[in-house]
Amino acid sequence: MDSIVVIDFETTGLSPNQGDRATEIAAVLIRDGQIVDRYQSLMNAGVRIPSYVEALTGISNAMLRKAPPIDRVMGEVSDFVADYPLVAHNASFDRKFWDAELDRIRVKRKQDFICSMLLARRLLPQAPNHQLGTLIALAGLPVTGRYHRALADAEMTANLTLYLEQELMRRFSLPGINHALLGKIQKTPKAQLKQCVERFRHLCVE
DNA sequence: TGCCAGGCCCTCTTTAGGGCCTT
Repeated sequence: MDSIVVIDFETTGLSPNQGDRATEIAAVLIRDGQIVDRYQSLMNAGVRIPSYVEALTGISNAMLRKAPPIDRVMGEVSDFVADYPLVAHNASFDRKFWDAELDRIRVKRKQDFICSMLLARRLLPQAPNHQLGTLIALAGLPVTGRYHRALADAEMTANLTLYLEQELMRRFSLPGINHALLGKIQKTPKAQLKQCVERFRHLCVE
């Protein structure tokens, strides 16, 4: 099983195109089916967090005033992530901010994103919804901290991803999981999941 | 002036609309 990094951003809003900025990031390195390293930091981009987002995340403007500058944090987390494949829950959101913040420090993304929400929609269609908290409860996984804080969400997304990998291995009798297989599955219509796994079974090794 | 995300996915679809999910 190869290494992957799960990331989670907290931000001032939903869209970097509308001026929203990152306020916190966490990155969790998974190797051989276990979390082996973590990075987490608040970051100060010199912008205000709207009060409703402060209430949502528990990250206040006072906390950001004491946080390190965003350029330094993004440089550090970019080094931590290196060229490992990235995972996030609803990855289209984190990818937008990852690309926008790296662009500001003139760093280019080196890898693709895998989305745990798209995988869960395919592998856990019976879930009442596919919010992170619902899936953690459904899978019986531990709540590792406050939801909407970066490290807790990244750790829970990491545990969910490992759970989904186990589910995939069990359901299709796979000897192991390769991130390239996850990348194929997240884009495959539910009805064609079996054919997709069989087509790319050769990617999986013990 | 008023508005302001966007990618994915389902369906009463594909010349579209609307819900989900992330902060």
